[in-house]
Formats: sequence, structure tokens, C-alpha cells
Amino acid sequence: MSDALDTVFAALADPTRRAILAMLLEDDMAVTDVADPFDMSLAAISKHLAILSRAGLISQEKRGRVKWCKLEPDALREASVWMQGFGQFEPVHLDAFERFLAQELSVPDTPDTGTESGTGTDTDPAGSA
Amino acid sequence: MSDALDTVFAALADPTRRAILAMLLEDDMAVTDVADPFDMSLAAISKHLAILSRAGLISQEKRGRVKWCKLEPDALREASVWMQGFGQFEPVHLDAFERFLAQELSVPDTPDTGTESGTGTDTDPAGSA
DNA sequence: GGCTTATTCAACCAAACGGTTGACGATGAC
DNA sequence: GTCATCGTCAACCGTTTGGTTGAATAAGCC
Repeated sequence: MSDALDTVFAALADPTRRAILAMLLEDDMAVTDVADPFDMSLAAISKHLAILSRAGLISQEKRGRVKWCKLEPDALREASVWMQGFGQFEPVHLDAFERFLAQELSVPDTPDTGTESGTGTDTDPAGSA
Repeated sequence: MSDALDTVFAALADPTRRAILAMLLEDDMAVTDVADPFDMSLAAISKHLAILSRAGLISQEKRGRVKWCKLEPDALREASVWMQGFGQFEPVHLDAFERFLAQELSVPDTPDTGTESGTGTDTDPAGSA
């Protein structure tokens, strides 16, 4: 998994892990307490937490015998920024010919939402290929 | 995969699929043209497109012999909304004791509507599990 | 009809995932 | 020291994933 987005999205793709993140949204928690509401072994939760930690979504700090888990929303924000590159533009409902026509007829600036429509190209959100 | 977020995040967890989405951001494309820049068989790209389609991130319309792929940003927006539930709050830098103090000092019932304090609990973003 | 192109299907493969169980090192309590 | 608790590690298991190849379906071209 070369890209950081790989690990973040992969971590988010599991409902157990999303539920864990939701729990940590309220409070920092010990591993055992995280595992408590789940019908699953402690080892499984420990693995889920390791995946979340590797993705940077949480951090874990061992204080005494207890390991505390804390939400780290920065990694999530990074992924959110990537996604908003797709969300913040006028959806393309045109096929190739209609797009060609629109380009020919309309003014290039057309500020429908203030931003240029459909030019997310320069940001290249995917990065790797 | 019960939750829709599962399929969306799982689809986004692959760099090839993210690159495909970035390509479709510029233009609707045929399957063969999507596959062209990748060092991968056409069947593999077809599978990736099926995954993206199943997640609702793209739609595919067969016109004649060619199947056109179109970006569908709505599914992405849904996931983005979920993520922003974690991003849009003051990050929790407090340990248990500090949190205890904050809870003791602040009003217990603070309805936290629209403001900080990170209670995404009412929305229950994780859904299952 | 027959060739070519576009796309998927089916079978297969290695690797990763998500879970279990049991053993184990650390740490705190008595 | 002894015991219980916290959490991870290691081995295992079944399923899923991401890729391959080759055959098959579908549509346009000549």
C-alpha cells in the first residue's frame, strides 16, 4: 500500500472500525473498553486498532497497564480533502458531443458556483496510478 | 457488505480505482480507453469498473458496442459527509483527567447543536456494528 | 456471412482480510 | 511472591481481493 490514502480508505471500509472511530469521537478509550460492546474477541479488536493506528486515524499511548486510544482526525481530513475534489463541481451529465457544444457556445468563465466547472485536473487527486 | 459506506470506502481504497475516478473527472470514457494507461489486462479494469459501479461511484451506459463510464459524485458526497463528522470539530487533546474536569465544569446537558464538542453520536455515523 | 473490436465471463492463483484460539510478556493489586 | 488483568503474538481457518489467461458474447464493418 504505497499511498497513504490506501490505508485510510481501507481502514474506513470496515463497519467495526468505523464504529470504533465513532466511539473514540466521544472519548479516549482503553483497548478493553473499545472491545466491550463488540461481539468479537479482544484480539480481533486489537487488530482493528492496529489497522486504524497504521492508517494514522488513531494514536495509542500506553499509560501503565492500559493502552489508550485517541482519535486523530488529521488523517481523515486528508482523505476528505481528496474526496471533495470530486464533490465540489457541477456533475457532468453531458456526453462527449454535448460537452463539445457547451464548450463552443458558453463563456469560458460561467461562474455557476463561483468555481470553475469540472477543472479538477490540476489538482490530480489520485496521485499514483 | 451491508452498509453503503463499506462498498464506497472499499472502492476508494485501491489506487487504480482512484486513478480511474480522476480520469472520469475530466471526461466520460469507454472501458477500453479507461484501461489504456494502465499496465493491466482489460478484464482487470472491467472488474475495477464493476466495483466502482456497484459502489455507485460511476454509472455505465452501453451505447452501441461501447460502454461509457460516467462519474457519479453523489455516492462520494455521502461518504464525504460521514467523514466531515470527524473533521469538523475541535480535536480532542485532552486525557481522561482533563476531560473529567471539563465535564465537571461545563453544563451537563449542553445540547451541542451546531457547535463543537464532537458529539456525532446522534447521527451515529457508523450505522452497523 | 465473416472479420474485427469491445467487453465480460469463467476458471484459476497468490496474497490479504477478518476472525478464532491459546500462549505469552507486562503491569498492577494483594 | 502470587495472582489477576491488559494487550499482543503466533498459528490457523475460511473468505475476499486483485490479478492472470482464454473462451464467449455482442455489436459494428466490409
